[in-house]
Amino acid sequence: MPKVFLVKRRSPGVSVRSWDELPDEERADTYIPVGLDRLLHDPPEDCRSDGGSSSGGGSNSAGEPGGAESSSSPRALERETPESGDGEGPGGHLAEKQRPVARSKIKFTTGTCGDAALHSCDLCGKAFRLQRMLNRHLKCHNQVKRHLCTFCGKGFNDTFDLKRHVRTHTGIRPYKCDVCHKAFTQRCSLESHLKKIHGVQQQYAYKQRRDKLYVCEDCGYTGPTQEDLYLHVNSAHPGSALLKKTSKKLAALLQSKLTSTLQGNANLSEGEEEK
DNA sequence: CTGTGCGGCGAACGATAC
DNA sequence: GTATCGTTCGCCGCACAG
Repeated sequence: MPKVFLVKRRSPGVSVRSWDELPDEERADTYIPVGLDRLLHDPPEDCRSDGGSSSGGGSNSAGEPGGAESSSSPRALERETPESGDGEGPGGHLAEKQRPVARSKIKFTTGTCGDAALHSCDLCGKAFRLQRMLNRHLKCHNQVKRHLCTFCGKGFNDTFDLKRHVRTHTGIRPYKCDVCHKAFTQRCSLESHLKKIHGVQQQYAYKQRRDKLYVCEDCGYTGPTQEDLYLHVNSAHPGSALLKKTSKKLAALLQSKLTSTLQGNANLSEGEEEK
């Protein structure tokens, strides 16, 4: 399709993403917008995530007229809570106003609500096999989002959701199309692109895990292994939070590997010099 | 055992082409 | 107006760390 890779130009908040002008091939790897620095220290008042739209994350869609779906779903219930706006929801205070109609993210799940489900949610009736699943689900009903985006203030219940969201600000697009080099922030976007544009159907079973891609959220570097990423961060971003988060066990393992590798290289170069 | 990180799925929505 | 594609995000299952 001639629709040469759309470059989103949408909400005002997003327009600050100066990298929009770049072709995807160029922004594929790492793309730290020029204004990022400024954003970090002085986020524009009206800045909001694009989807930002969606208001404070899960809580959106409050009064959505919602289709038939929402009314019949347990989710509908959970969505009825008045959204953000009240300032509680971090996302709320920023996001709301711009998009009049909140999006509804109603999701129907099949698996857990079966005979094996022992723990049910008092608010929406949804059932889970494990207590911790229910515990986490309960956060969806919570108006207060624990994880806030430092760029736009939008809140998320899940750290990974926030991390994923932040990529929309940093421009990091780890998933690249081998055919046309267009890059995407999420794997499913890439897979969708491959299927629709290039007719490449991924050979994966439903819900089958793909190879994990290790992404440096500081610069967009991607590596095939955790060790690879650790080595990268260790050398390129010594102060990165990732290093602190890496488990001590793993860090020690990787560190010893690193030193032995360096040692090996040193010995190698020494040997070469002696020649 | 619980909390959390991550991947995956699916839906809403925006932008563009026709 | 409709179709298509890309973007974003809510939320669940799995796996691992503590």
